[in-house]
Amino acid sequence: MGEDGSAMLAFGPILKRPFYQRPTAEVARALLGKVLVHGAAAGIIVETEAYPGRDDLASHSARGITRRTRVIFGPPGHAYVYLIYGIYECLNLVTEPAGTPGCVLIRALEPVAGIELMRQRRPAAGKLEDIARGPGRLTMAMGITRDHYGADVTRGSLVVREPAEPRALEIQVTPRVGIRACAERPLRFILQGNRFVSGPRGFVAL
DNA sequence: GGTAGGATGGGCT
DNA sequence: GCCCATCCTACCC
Repeated sequence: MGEDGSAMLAFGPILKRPFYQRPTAEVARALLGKVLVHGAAAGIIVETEAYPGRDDLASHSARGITRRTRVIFGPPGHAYVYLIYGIYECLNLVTEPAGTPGCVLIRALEPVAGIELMRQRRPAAGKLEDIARGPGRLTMAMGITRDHYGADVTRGSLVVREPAEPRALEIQVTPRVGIRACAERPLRFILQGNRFVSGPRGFVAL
């Protein structure tokens, strides 16, 4: 972290729009190891899920454009944040060219900066691993809300960056967590053996 | 270590 | 009116 407390100095460049303008599963895999940054808080993405939008009944966009889902049909590199179970919010990043639906759910982070701030936002968390392990937990820890609906994540306070130093990534693929439709599709991506991943870690479909 | 049940509100039929 | 891409607490091994 920089002397001014800014986490950004320690990380690489911001991911640009073409990164997101690709097939959704490909983006979900590529996001592993990147760094989600919001203000002084930052975490390495260790778990994602692809929601391709077409031919996937589990995707919110499967039933067309509504007030909630319109951003998923828009240009890539924007945030889709929605309320779940009336209490929690989940962060997705929009993929594919404008007009084609698709987004990636960010499911878990390994905190790397602003950890004290994250702890304040997550009083229920005990161990470091619990701060941002889970889609609802990570939005709380990072201070991400529905106010970020539609936010451009290629510029501004909420962005995704290259890591400070690239490392070799062992990636596992599994079914997505907690859905009924299309339950078998291997669209969840995790960093193998990472302690900050939520849910099942043993399933290997690669 | 594990799981059952409640919280809580927007979206859509 | 029903369904959630969830989390926390209490309680039980």
